[in-house]
Amino acid sequence: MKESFNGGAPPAPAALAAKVRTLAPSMTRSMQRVAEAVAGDPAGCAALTVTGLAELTGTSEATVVRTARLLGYPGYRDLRLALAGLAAQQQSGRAPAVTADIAVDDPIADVVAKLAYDEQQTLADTAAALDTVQLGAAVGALAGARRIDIYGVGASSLVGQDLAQKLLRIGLIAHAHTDPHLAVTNAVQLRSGDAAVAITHSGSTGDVIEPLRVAFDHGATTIAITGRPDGPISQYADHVLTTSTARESELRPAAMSSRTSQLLVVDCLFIGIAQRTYETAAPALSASYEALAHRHNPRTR
Amino acid sequence: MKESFNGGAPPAPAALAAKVRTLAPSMTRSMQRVAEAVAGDPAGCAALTVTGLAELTGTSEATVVRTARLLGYPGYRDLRLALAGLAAQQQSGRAPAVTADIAVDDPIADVVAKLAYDEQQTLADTAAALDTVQLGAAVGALAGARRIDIYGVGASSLVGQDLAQKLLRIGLIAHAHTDPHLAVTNAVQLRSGDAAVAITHSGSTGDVIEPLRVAFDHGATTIAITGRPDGPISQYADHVLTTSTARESELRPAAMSSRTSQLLVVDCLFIGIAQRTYETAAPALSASYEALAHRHNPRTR
DNA sequence: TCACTCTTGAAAGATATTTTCGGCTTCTTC
DNA sequence: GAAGAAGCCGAAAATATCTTTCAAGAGTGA
Repeated sequence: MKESFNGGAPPAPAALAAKVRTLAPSMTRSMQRVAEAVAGDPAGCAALTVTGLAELTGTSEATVVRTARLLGYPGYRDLRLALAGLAAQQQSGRAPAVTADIAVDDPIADVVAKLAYDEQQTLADTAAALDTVQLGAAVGALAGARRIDIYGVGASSLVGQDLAQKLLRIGLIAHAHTDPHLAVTNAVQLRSGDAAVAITHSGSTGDVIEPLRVAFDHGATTIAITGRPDGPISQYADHVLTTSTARESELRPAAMSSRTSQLLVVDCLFIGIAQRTYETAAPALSASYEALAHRHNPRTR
Repeated sequence: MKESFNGGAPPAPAALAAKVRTLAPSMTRSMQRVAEAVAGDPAGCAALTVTGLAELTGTSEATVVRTARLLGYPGYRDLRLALAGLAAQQQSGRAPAVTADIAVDDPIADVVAKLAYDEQQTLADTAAALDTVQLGAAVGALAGARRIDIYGVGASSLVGQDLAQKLLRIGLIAHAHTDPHLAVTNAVQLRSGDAAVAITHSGSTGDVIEPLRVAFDHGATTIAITGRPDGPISQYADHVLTTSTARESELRPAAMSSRTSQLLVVDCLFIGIAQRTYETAAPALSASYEALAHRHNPRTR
């Protein structure tokens, strides 16, 4: 990926909090302070000048501008405008009731409500932050690929398998690898005209980077689905699709929301590909549906 | 609104168009041009500098500032911020246009928006429809189980694996079966004190019903996660957790939304169990996290 | 400990906004 | 119809704000 890591052309509409979470790990301490202040109180920060925000966060103007840049804006001025917009939206949208973390003693009904809310939030963030240009490019690459290899370990492995299942159903040749050694072994076979997809939340899972690197070196078109677009995996990816990161707590590991985010991206890929290959995809879809019908008991009543 | 018409201390929130109409008669010609531009295209004007807006309206910077003052802002800068807020509000106001089905010729951005919206809807539906009593009972059964077997085929198999991964991470003995024959073979081993979970959207997948029936007959506590609580699988289930079904279309098979729904249920189960077994779950969670740390590249920044 | 890189803020430099000020138009009055 | 007055308007100066540069300091690995 040649262009800078922070994502697509459009600055960022409303998913600022999500972007802050995504980018925070790659920020320096001072920049994190600024980002935190901005995410925590958009309305308040929108009222401040660079100097004001610098003083509030105990940093310098330069750092504030740097943070604005990292978040995808040309400068502080534009960040400030976005902040004003965000504040207005929050104002009209009103408070979301269940923002608290899940606690050990929460009644089960609260758990359901909080989880559902958080996952909805994750979906909204992901959709807002997803770079449609990169997505379109990835769709194009996969739709025309002779063969598609998918890499993922741990929780991401399931997402990879989900993608593989879907692609197989519309007649594409896709395979999800879970064994890192076999993945590398197979990646050697890839060449131009093939595609490889790596799924890793951290962006730095060696077992996933390695096969993608091999695929990349052999000329295959490579796609990374990761929550850390600035992570090491991106250097071997022709197209990077960013998943969003929700705040996590002790009881709810990051895997949970990253999975939701990854699945949305995978679904988008799938639909996009199905659109492009509609002529072959549609019959394949109904064929696989028919084939399954007899596995279900006829008497469902 | 108690204060006089042009607003006292507070600048003005969103009723800008109205204010322009009210104040227009008392404006000079040039100022009217500016006010008109601002009211007509808040988003566009928010992107302009004083100079830009002056040129656009064929006036001067001074006039623009004067207009801003008349509208109740300390200067153009503040008017611009208000404009950005207004634009954002208008933007978010026209969101729910995405209820339609996904069509073959939808641009990729629409696909993303529609998918995200639909999955959010599915989550809300599932959470609302989920029977917390049944859920609580299922949590109790799993938390105290000696051994947990999970059945699912096709797309549901991935959900089952997800659940198994999670339960294993908090120290429970769980296994997700995908091979129907092996599933039945293993189900014979189950007895009172064990638990079995079957996941099937249709509620009538023979390959999943059969092992659950065997587990049920052998005295294990059985749980069914299904979108058809009236389906045949329920007769062998001690507890039935209902997933919701979203409408599907040609391009979007049912598997997509049922998976989202199933995963939410699985997550709720997991959190519930983690709460009940907190003493052992918490250390196990952090232990598995530590174990993974070294698989990631150290230099991520 | 040293050499190195990365981070950071002070201050210079560039832009944007606000103010000033004088020309111009328009209206009023004789 | 002309002179005067009032107020509108924009060019340019003055100020505030934002951006960039650069060197010192903090942290890190050898």
